[in-house]
Amino acid sequence: MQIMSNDYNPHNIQNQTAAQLFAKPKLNVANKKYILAMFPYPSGQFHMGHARCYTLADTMSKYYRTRGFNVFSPMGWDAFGLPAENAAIKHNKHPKDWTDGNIKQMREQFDMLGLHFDWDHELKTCDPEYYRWQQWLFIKLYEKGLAYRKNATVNWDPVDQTVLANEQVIDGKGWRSGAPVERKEINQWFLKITNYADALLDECEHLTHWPEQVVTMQKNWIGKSKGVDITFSIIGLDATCQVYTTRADTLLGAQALVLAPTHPICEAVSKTNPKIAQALTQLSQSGVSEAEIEAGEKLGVAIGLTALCPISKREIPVYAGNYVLMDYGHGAVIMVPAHCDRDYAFAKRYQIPVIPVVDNGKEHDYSQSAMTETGTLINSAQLTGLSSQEAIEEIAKTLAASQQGQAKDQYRLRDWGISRQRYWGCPIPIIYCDNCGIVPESEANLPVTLPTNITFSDSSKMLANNPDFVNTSCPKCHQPAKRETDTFDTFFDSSWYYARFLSPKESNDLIAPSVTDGLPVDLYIGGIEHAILHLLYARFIHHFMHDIGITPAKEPFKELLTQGMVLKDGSKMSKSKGNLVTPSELHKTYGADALRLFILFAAPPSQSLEWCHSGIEGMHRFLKKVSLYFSNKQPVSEGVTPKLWSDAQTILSKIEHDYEKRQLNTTVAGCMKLFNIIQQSPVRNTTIQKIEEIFFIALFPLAPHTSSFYWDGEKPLSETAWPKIDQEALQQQTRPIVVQVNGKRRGELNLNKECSESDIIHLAQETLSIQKHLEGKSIKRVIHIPGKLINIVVS
RNA sequence: GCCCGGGUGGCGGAAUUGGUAGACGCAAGGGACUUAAAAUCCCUCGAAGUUUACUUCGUGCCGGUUCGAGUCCGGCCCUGGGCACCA
Repeated sequence: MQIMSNDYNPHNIQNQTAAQLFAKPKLNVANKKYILAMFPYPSGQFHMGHARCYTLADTMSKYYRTRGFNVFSPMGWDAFGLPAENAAIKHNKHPKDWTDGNIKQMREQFDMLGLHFDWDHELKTCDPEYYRWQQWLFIKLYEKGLAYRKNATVNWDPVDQTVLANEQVIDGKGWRSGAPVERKEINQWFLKITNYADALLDECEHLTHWPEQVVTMQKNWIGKSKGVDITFSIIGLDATCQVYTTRADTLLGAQALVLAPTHPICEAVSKTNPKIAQALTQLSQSGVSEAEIEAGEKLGVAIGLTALCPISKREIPVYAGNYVLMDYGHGAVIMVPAHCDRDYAFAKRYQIPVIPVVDNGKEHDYSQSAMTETGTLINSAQLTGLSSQEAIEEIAKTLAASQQGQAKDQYRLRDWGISRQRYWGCPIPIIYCDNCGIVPESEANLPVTLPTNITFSDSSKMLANNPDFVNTSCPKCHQPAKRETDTFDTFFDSSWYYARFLSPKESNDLIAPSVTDGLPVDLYIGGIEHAILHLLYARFIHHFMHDIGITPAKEPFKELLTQGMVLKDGSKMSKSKGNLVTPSELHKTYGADALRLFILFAAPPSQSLEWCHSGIEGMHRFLKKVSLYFSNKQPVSEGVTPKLWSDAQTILSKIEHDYEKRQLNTTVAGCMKLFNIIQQSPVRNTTIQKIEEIFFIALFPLAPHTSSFYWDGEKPLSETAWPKIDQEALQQQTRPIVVQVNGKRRGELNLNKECSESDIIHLAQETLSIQKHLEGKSIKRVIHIPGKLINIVVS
């Protein structure tokens, strides 16, 4: 069948150009550009969020290829995780089979959508050859004293007898059983990220190519604060209780001590007092997420003890509160109703007096709210009259002298709990031996592989119930011993994958020494939802890898591009909300290039993109016009059009600027403008021909198939150099001078650049539209922005 | 509750960062071509005023700084993301 010249067939175009669009990865060479998009969880569903992220990455890769960089742009799979276990239970399918099937499906969609990643370096985190190095890393962390065990609070479903993820707790109830969730403490593995708190904070200053908002979020999350540790003695109990506060200046306004219900003092009381024991159990009914605790009602119970303030020597009651968790800080806080909103609400509920001890110099109605600002101390005995700052220092000094406290830097950041009571994850390479205690698996025995012969009876204990896995021998004394049966948090999997991508098949090292120069990642692209946790964990592990000498740079990601959400009906597209739009349907109708253009054009990359179906039509129409023009193009005639050439140069410089700023929505607009010049020109002369070349190169990263198909240059577009801007033509571009009177636009003047200020005013006075606003008034002031604007201020 | 964003025509957004508000596109309306439709092309398109001109108003709301504010400052409202076991 003959293809009509006005037919635009995107699939035909894609099929004919796809082969040439995969570029070979180039590693460890000068002028490298490591461009990485956050690897996907293989859910099997390639959704718009994926399409957006990977289109951005593929587009930037192609742009940098035309700029002469050696681009490395690998792709792989974040393949462990909860959904595979849920699917296993629901569909009776093994997580491995489910995951592998999904990877295959999603890989096909990558190709279908014309996303040309470097698949030679593909990896998946559930592959033992991948996770053996994670186990190796963990052992290194353990050897350096950065991995340890302690109790931590989890969501416990008392009916299903299982630990729940925060997202599995809905309105305080287990998602399957519907039973009220309880807090439970279990022993777990932690990584001492807090040892790196200062390093991670200090390096924030060097993240100059990260969005400021993300750096701010990271700093706030680490949350370094100066405060004071204070020791209270508990009256009638041979015990003390430590609290930490950043507002020691309010200490004399403290009306109570509030402890976590699982605090040792509470537990001691509950042993002899069943009534309080029951009240404490009540206080532990709710999930552990901060959002739930902070937004929920603050409840407490007096546990019948009093504590002695080491400064005022005053006795205050001791409460247990549902908003204090044992694993944060000391598990105890002072309650100062007058100067803390949360304490104020608590005090109102339990009729605790509100006594102001700080005055900020303004009237404040303490019957309505707390006053949280600093100021001068009042009602504070010997401290009265000091400023908040002086009081904090004085209190720290006094406490230190009597060994009842001290000034201390504190971090909001907590150590990273990495134990998960789940099957589908990387086994923790630890062995418990009756003789030797906790022993890491020997490196020679790595990887500790996840057994595949399991049954899905009870998801929290799948590994524990697998004797072949559990029973082993101690690497030290060779006596029978038992394996750790928890698996790692999947955030660990994604904290170092960017390093492994350099040499995923290397068997002697985590990174082959010959390619370590591939790090850091030059441009990292991913969703804003990862702004804190994933990026902080990855930075931490990278700092550690740097410290043990396996990565050259300190920081893993030089530049970060955080892509906004893809929203539909105002909220995040996700499977659980049932508002998915699949790219494959759109591809079927419009092809890969139209979909790419729409995704890029609809919003700037960093802003959220509200999905709307119309609009992709326009991209399709644009490509159709391009196709029609180039498949019926006229022969080139002699002659030049200087005005069009300088217009094109202005657009080109804007496109270049926008690519560098990652403002890809306006690069699309720029290409459309270039094409409008081409199409609207009455003749196809040599100027137009040159603009066509610029158009193809500029469009290539955005719509690679269509541009490649109609390109007839010597080399493929990916190897064709970016056009050099004709500075002279750019300079010739002139804009009229805007004339304002009293800040309002009253006209514009076309004049050459040499015009002086007085010449311009003269001309303005002669121009009718401007004249009438100047008549009968005297000029008080003139603001002149050369080449742009003149503002004449009149009385 | 705490931390970080966003709010501009009917819609998505632009404005080279304090200097012409609405680029580019979608939708809509009108016209051309066609037996007709689709496709394509051309024109109009923030609001108001007796309307190619001109004037006034207009970037969530209220106030401020400035010759000049979408952009900076203060205070609100609405909305999105994160809050440590979703990834």
